[in-house]
Amino acid sequence: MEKLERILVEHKIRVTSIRLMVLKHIMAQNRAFTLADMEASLETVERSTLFRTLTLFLLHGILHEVDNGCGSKLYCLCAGNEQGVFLNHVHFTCYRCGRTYCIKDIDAMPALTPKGFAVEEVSCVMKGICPDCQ
Amino acid sequence: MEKLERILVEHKIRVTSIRLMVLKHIMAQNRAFTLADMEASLETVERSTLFRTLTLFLLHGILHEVDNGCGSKLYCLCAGNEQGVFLNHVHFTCYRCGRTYCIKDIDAMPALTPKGFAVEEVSCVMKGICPDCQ
DNA sequence: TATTTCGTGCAAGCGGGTTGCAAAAAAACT
DNA sequence: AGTTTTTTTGCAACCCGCTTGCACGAAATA
Repeated sequence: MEKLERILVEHKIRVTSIRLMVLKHIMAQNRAFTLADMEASLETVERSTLFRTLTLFLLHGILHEVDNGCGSKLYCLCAGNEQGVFLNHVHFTCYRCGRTYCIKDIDAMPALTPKGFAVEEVSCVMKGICPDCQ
Repeated sequence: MEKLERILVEHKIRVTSIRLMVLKHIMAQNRAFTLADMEASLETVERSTLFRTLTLFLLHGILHEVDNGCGSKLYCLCAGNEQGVFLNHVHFTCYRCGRTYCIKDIDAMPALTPKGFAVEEVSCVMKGICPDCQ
């Protein structure tokens, strides 16, 4: 069995040619992408199908969601198979190229947490200039 | 001159009755709100007028914007007149009541910053249960 | 093979934000 | 005051991104 197929099967997702195409494309780039990005890359596949595929991948922990406030949802590959480990990692969006990176080795939790608030989740997006654009 | 009027004038915004209503409403609650919230509270005022008013307030530093990933833009009163001071403060969204708070005394910058990335801005939204809902 | 379940494409809808335009209101200028 | 100019407001319409209903075809199961 191919590597891609194995990933789907391990996540209890049925294998279809479209799902393989989508997964292959996701794995070929290591950054966050939008539904529109995916649509542009896989022109032959219907938007709604891509949407449902990405939603499925989200649900099964292959992808996670990022919101950098730019109006479009971003999807990002979960590293390894260790689901949940990177729940609170930082993302970085570059002003110049617009790419969004997962900064996996940095925890999003600020040094202090607010008194009286029970924090369960942290979403932290930095913006600035990425190494490629400097 | 009334307090509210003074605030507008200080920010070089012309005083109108709608703007006073909006500002009064904003100041009456100390949490972030959406355009839809405002629309519901000030039923007599047109959505687009509210939108333009909020945009104006944003532009003149009376409000700042928060994105907590829930699909709607949030607006939040800037504390004091010290614009820019709270650029990187943390926000907190409660799972139960949905309210979003400005946590003004905590800096959003994580302990570490990613190597090679020039960070200019940080958006940090925590989610969990607020003191009122515990 | 017959039956059920699942995947896909199409079209349509929805929510939130935004804009063009014309009327009303306010300000500036005789 | 009366006239002209600028702003503000409401209405309608639009845009964009996301999401869903439905019908058909493919795949799994009996």
